[in-house]
Amino acid sequence: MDDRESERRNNTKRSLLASARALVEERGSDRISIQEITQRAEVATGTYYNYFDNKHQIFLAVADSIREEMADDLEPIRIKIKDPAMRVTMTLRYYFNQAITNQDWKDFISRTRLENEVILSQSEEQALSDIEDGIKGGRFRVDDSEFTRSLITGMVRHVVCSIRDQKADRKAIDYAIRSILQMLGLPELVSKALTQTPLPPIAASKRNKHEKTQNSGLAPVTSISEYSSSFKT
Amino acid sequence: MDDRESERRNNTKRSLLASARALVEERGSDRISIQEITQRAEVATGTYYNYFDNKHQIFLAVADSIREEMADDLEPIRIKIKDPAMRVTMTLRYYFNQAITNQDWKDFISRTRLENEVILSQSEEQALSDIEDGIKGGRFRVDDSEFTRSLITGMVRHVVCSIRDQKADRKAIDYAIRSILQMLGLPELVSKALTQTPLPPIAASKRNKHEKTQNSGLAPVTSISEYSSSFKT
Amino acid sequence: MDDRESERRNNTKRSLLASARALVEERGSDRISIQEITQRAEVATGTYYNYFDNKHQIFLAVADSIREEMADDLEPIRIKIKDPAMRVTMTLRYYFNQAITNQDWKDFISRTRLENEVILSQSEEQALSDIEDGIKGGRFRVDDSEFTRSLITGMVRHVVCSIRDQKADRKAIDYAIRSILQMLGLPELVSKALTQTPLPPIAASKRNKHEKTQNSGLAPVTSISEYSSSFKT
Amino acid sequence: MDDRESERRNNTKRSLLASARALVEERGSDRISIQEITQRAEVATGTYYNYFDNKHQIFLAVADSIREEMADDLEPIRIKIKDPAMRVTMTLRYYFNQAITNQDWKDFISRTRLENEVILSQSEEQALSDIEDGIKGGRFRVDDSEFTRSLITGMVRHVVCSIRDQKADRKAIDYAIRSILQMLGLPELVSKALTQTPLPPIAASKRNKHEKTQNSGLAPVTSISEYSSSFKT
DNA sequence: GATGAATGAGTGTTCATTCAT
DNA sequence: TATGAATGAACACTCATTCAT
Repeated sequence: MDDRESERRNNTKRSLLASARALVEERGSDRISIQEITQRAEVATGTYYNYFDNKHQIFLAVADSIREEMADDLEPIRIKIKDPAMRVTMTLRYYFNQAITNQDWKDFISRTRLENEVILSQSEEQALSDIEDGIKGGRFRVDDSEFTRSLITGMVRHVVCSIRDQKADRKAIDYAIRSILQMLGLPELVSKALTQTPLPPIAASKRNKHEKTQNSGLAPVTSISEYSSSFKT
Repeated sequence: MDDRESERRNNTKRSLLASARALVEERGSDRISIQEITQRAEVATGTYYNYFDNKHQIFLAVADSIREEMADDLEPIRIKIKDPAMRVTMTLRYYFNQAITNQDWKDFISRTRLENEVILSQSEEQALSDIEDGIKGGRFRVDDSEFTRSLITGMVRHVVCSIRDQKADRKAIDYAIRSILQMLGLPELVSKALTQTPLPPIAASKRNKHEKTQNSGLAPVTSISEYSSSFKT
Repeated sequence: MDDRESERRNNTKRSLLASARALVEERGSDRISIQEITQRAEVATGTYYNYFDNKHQIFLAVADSIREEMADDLEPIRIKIKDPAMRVTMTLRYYFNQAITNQDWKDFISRTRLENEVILSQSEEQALSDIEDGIKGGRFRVDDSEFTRSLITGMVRHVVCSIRDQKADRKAIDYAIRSILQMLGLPELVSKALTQTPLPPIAASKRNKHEKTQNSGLAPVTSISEYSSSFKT
Repeated sequence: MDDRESERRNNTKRSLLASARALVEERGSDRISIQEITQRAEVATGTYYNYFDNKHQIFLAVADSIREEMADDLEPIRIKIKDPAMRVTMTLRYYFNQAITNQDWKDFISRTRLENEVILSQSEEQALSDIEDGIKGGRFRVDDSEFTRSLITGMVRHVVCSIRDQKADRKAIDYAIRSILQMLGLPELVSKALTQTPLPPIAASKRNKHEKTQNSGLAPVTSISEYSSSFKT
């Protein structure tokens, strides 16, 4: 009974999200009205407000759902990596590269003007548990794991914006990852070594039309010797 | 009398343009209403439609006026250059660099969502006359100068978009200029040499608040040996 | 089993009534949605319509429930009075004074805009049985007791509205009661005497926050000699 | 030209006000939509917002227009009174009595729920100039006439509310007027005398349907000896 | 050309009510 | 009876555009 209901709920919400996402793809998020979203989702106008508080929310929710798709794509890789430090490295690299190369994502946040409101990264819960795994395993040394997690978020945002605004180039990614690893308590040399480990390609699921995301974005972008000049400002 | 009239016309139009430009700077172009534009310009609502057919037009016109300001800034340099090939080189380089570094411009087309509708380049008339000067002077060999001009426009648009989307880096500018020169019939070596010629700085007039536009964007960005790798896609 | 069921029904209905009443107290009855009422009552939206036909009904029902509380407060007094005429007198006086002085009641009907739709008086059944008691006991002489009852209702409404609109003052209460008694067949002098009998205070139960309702509103308001001028219009 | 325009403006605004006023009379101000107001006024929806900022404003404006009608009714009387003290007395008495007896006014502020937002009194400008007249003529002694004016406003509001809530009776009017006069520097005996002066009736113009407002509300309500007991709280 | 009042379609949002489960 | 998702008409408010003067 409850299951039926909640399945219905999920279906409706998914319809709305899909509708909004498709419309954003076709036009910008301005010029999209809620009536259009609901029409395309084949529900009544009022139904929208059973799921979202206002017009803004659905775009944030779509961004979240794209993030979740990426998380699903990444999951098989993450599972295979037992070393927390390596897992953190690969996860960071994956999201960094998605943020910079995934055309669907870039189009979406540009068309919705969400550039400064939303960053692409793993969920806060997952990030925290990654850090705590590392602490438990003795690889990380960190006083306040939640605060460290939020610091990392800030760094990610900063680096993504810098690259987007062409104030830094893609070398900044590996540099940032290395910095984060050191912040987590890894020795410098280990950090460096980790950021150079290449990784097997990640297959994006079929949902994405744009084939971009070359070699899964997990191979190191650049050699270590180039790090020094990666930031222009 | 007629002059008075047409001057008044110009004043009103200039007011409207300035008003629109300022408002775009303060907010995005969405959320700007025509009533606000006219109010700030201290004319009546209806007056707007004596100068522009609809809301869209004024933003295009503002873009044009920014372009004209740049043309004015560039003009003293262009006048001093007698060689048509050199003039073309410098003009292209100037606009390319403005498109990529001038913050006012970038903000404006981003806020107005005109990124794909408008490109920054010299006026079509001037471009055409530059080409024809070159032909007359025997430096260019071109069959259909108008069509060539439009080809160049397409290349410029393509390069600017590529760099903006980070599909190419700034080296692409010199590479594109060299290609255009060769297309105009210059020998390869000459083309290469021209693109390496540095140029005196261009003072942007006081209108721009953002001081960016380092050394007027006319110095060659990179050495020729790097050209081969400038395009990533 | 059936009892269980009907008790549950009662609980749900009571929750809804309490919720509506509290919300009216906090805001006006406009701006209160059924979803808010049900939310606060911790039942589902649809449940509302198992108990009330539409939005209006619940406010009428709340008014009724307040009336019932008053009836409960009055009951111990009524029970002690054996003489039907005296019981009628006291009952009328009680409701009149509640209508005019009970702040909870006044606030409620004002906030719900029920001023002209609802009057505060005893239940029709009780009123009728009071009249018939009087007839059986030989104190009242009335042809059609039901019609008389409805006449009294009309008078009560009229007097309460008159006082509320300041077209009459509170002396009108005793005057009206006297008139009703005479209408029921009591001699003039007896009617006068009855309206002058004071009565013990009535304790309002704890539900009411406003302590107003001075001396239970049953003491005669004014001396008989003042009656003549009590109506201004 | 300008005259034509501004006459058109006035006509439209008057239509809207009349429409709103009529609708309030027919129903409460809730349940009146702007579409209804504009429909009845035979203008387009958007036109409303050329005259009022939001839905609330028009009801305030209607209240103002009723006030102005009263001012017009009173004006012929005011003009005949040369003594500033007497003019203040009569003006205060007029508005007090209108606030309490004018059925149109009372209905309007009750239906629009403006009871606590709006008070019926002369315009602030007129009040101020009345005070200053009195000062120039040597009848009033007041340090800060604007502040005094605002004090009087506060007193008027207080008295009107007190009477409306039946916390004071109509004797409070004369008592308040007398207090105000003393506050303006008149000797006690003069103040008393002024409040006892009766006045000729004021004809309300035909606009009002309700004939209430007996004898213009300017006759003193009560004898001075009753003042002491006029306030109940 | 300049004016600004008028227009009316369109927007985001609310909410009483229905109904399948 | 209880549920809560779905509904869609209604609302206040915006604004690009028109047009008589």
